[in-house]
Formats: sequence, C-alpha cells, structure tokens
Amino acid sequence: MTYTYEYPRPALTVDCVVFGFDGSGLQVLLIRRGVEPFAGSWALPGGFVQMEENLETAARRELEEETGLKGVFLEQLCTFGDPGRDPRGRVVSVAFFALVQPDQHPARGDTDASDAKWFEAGKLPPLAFDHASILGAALERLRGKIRYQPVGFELLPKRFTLAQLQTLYEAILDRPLDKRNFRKKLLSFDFLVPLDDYSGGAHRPARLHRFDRRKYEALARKGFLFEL
Amino acid sequence: MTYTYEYPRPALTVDCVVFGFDGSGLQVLLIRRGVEPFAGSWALPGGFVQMEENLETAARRELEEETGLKGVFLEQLCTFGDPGRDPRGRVVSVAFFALVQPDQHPARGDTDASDAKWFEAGKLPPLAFDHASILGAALERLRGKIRYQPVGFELLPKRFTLAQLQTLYEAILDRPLDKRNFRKKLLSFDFLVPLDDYSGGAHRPARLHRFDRRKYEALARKGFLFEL
DNA sequence: GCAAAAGTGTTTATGTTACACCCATGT
DNA sequence: ACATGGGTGTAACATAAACACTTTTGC
Repeated sequence: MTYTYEYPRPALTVDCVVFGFDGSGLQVLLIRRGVEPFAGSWALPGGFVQMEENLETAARRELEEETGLKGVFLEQLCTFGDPGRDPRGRVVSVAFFALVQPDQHPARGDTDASDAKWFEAGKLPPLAFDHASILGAALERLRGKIRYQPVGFELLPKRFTLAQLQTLYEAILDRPLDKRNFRKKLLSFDFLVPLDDYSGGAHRPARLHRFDRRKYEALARKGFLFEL
Repeated sequence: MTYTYEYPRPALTVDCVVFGFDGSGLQVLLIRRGVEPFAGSWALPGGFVQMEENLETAARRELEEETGLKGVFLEQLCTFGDPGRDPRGRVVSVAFFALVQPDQHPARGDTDASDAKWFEAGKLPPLAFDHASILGAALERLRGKIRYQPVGFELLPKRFTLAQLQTLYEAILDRPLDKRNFRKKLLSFDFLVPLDDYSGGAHRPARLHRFDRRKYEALARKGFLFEL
C-alpha cells in the first residue's frame, strides 16, 4: 500500500439507461427514489459499486434489484464525474445503456410493488441528479449505434415483422423511412431469416422474421458494415 | 451523509492514450514507471483523481505533469474497473484518448528529464496493468472515429499537405487509398482551405491547407456527415 | 536530365432515392 | 364490400471506384 491510497476517494456508482419499445415509441425505464436527496423524483436505476464486482456486474445487479430485469443487452456508455453532480458529495457514476426485449418487460408499467415505470422517451418527468444529461448521451449513442450495428433487434421480440422493425427505426431516428427501400436494404444483408409463421392482427397477417446473429457475425468479420 | 458512504470505495484514476503522427506512422506516448508495481515498465500517463476536480481536468493535469502536454484534443474513452486490474487493490480507471499535433510534441522523443517517450503504434513494449487493452480500445475508437469525424487534423500541424493527410488516413485505417479519389472527396467538403504557401522538400512543393473548423461545424449542424 | 512527389478527369459500376398499385385478412 | 396494413419492382440519380499521365522541383 502506498501513500496515495490514503487520499480521500470519490464514491463510485453505476447508472443504467434502459430503453424499451412498445410497438410505436421508444421508452425509458425509471425508478422513483424513496430517499433523499431527490426523494420522490424519478431517476435512472443504479447504485453503488461493491469492492469485489466489476462494473458491468454492478450494473446488472442493480438493474435486477431495482427493476427485476436480467439478461438484457448492456453496454458501457460514459462516466460522469463532475464534482457537484450529487449534493451528498463526490460521486462518480459509470453509466450503462441497456436494451430490453418486450418479452422481458416487467409487465408493461410497474413491476408489482417496485417503483419502476416505463415512460415515453419524449415525455420524461424531471430527473434526479444529472440523469437528464446521462439520458441525453444514451439517446445520442443509441441513434448513432442503430445505424451501423444490429442493436434494433434487442428491442423487439425474437420474432418480429418488418413493419415492426421499420417502426422502431423510425422512432429512434425520428424520421420516416421508405417502406420498399427499407425492406430491400435489410433483406439484402441476409441475416434476417423469414419464418413460416405470420403475425395475427386485424388485417393481412405479416410474415415473421428473426435475426440470425451467427450470420451477422460471419459477415461482420469479413469487414462488412451495414448502414442505414 | 448516509450510511452508504461508509462503504469502502475503489480508488479512482484517469489514464490517457496519447496518439501522435510523425509523418509516416501512428505513434503512442508512454511513460516509464519509476515505482512499484511495474517499476521500469512502460505505461499510459495517468494518475489519481483529486476530490475537487472533474475527470477531464484530472486527465489534463496528469498529462501535463507527466508529459508536459497541454491544450490537446481529449475525449473520454471508456472506464476500466475489473477487480484485479491493479495488484495494489481495487482501482477503477477512466480512460481518455488524446490527439496531439506534431507542433506540440515534446521534442520528438523524450522530454528532457522526464520518462515519456513516443513509440510506433505497431511496435509497443509490454505495458503495465491492463494498459494494453485500454490501448486496444483507443485504437479501435480512433479508427472508427476518423471515418466520420474530423479528428485527423488534430494529428497534423495546422498547415498540412493533402499528401500528409492521406498518409495519416492510410496509417490509421491501415489500407491504401486512391490519391485522386481521396483529394476529390476531401476537397468536396469545403472545410479544407488551400493556402498561398507551399511545403518545402526535395521535390515539387505541395500546396498547404488548413482545416476550417467553423465551416465544418456549419455543415455538421445541417445534418451533414462525412464518411470515408 | 533524372528521380521523386504533386497534381489533375473521365468512365464505369454500385448504391440510393423516389414512387403506386394489388393482396390478404377481419369486421 | 370495405377498411387496413402487407407486400412488391423499376427508372432516375448520385456516389464510389478504377485508372495514367504531365508538372515541378532538387540534385
């Protein structure tokens, strides 16, 4: 142990920006804080990092404890450490962003007694701490990422229609896409497998597809990039 | 102050991956460690975050203390926090990547008495801690970023020739580019300003250019993306 | 005058955009 | 039968890729 270690240390937390998709709009999962500071405010799920767990493990643990979600797509986003971002003292937070498939949603809305709730990404309540800027960074990252990495599928059920996929892209990129061009392009990379099954619904049934990650990765290794 | 704050905390450091360009190859600035652990090994410049400074400030302070560099391009990269990455105990490190213009290089090589030295990015010595993986992440980020953001100019002198720019791109992307197509494309975005001055040299002089950040930002605001 | 790097256009191939109608189902 | 969303192809346009010779300088 060197002298350096006797210096005071910032506290270290993780926070997760959890995105979902309800079929029409992008959603974000927030929890209502029970304790001060910001008691009663909405905030990103997260909490303190323990001494023997790595950062991603901490994020997954907090996510499960606070929202019940497990096994989701999770990726490190950025670290927020301005002095003053937490009124209690110096707290540095490693932010993650998570994508959850609707199958795994804790019952669309609140998970029984917990205080987690899904919000429309466009209509968020005021957030505790600097969570609004963390969320802004996550949104920007998601928008950038969806254009050249296959992360959209993490927000859809395993079997989905091309119309669902297009609606998702339109919601995230916030602009309309041409139906024929969208289908043409996505099917041209052949990592979307058409299934022999159709979605039910009030009108003409739509063919279901699934994302074939093995095929995607084989392509990706060959220096392939898909852009939209 | 709540009970939470009495938990043990990881130590928090910043580390900087500093890239340079010597006209032919990509370079990385390393410092030789004087103290254990890894005394005598090469490592990324960096050190402990102080309680009242934000993360970027800490990175800039350490960079200046250890290498003399100031005023460089600096961007947060990723945070590395696996338990065990530092033999002394739990140390979480926020990594940054920096780009320095050759003008600012501390005298191409060692800065007087300090133990900083530039290495070819392809021929690095073994590094302390998990710095090799931090460096790998930085390289990957640089390669991705240079294709759609004007970061190349941060590695060249303020006035440069198109040939220098092309060599830089070729070094980072690690593939040859067509001279005519490269010039055509970069000049078509008109953020490169031709100057009335020429590079000296053993052969035909080359026109010097500078990067006009104002023009670039005006374009960028109009939803423009340059890709290479 | 020769070696070395700078500079310059055109053609071809590829990818992107724009666009309108018929189909299958539930009500 | 009608309302609703599913599904399909082609032509115009724009961008990317391939490619070779002349110019200017220092030695």
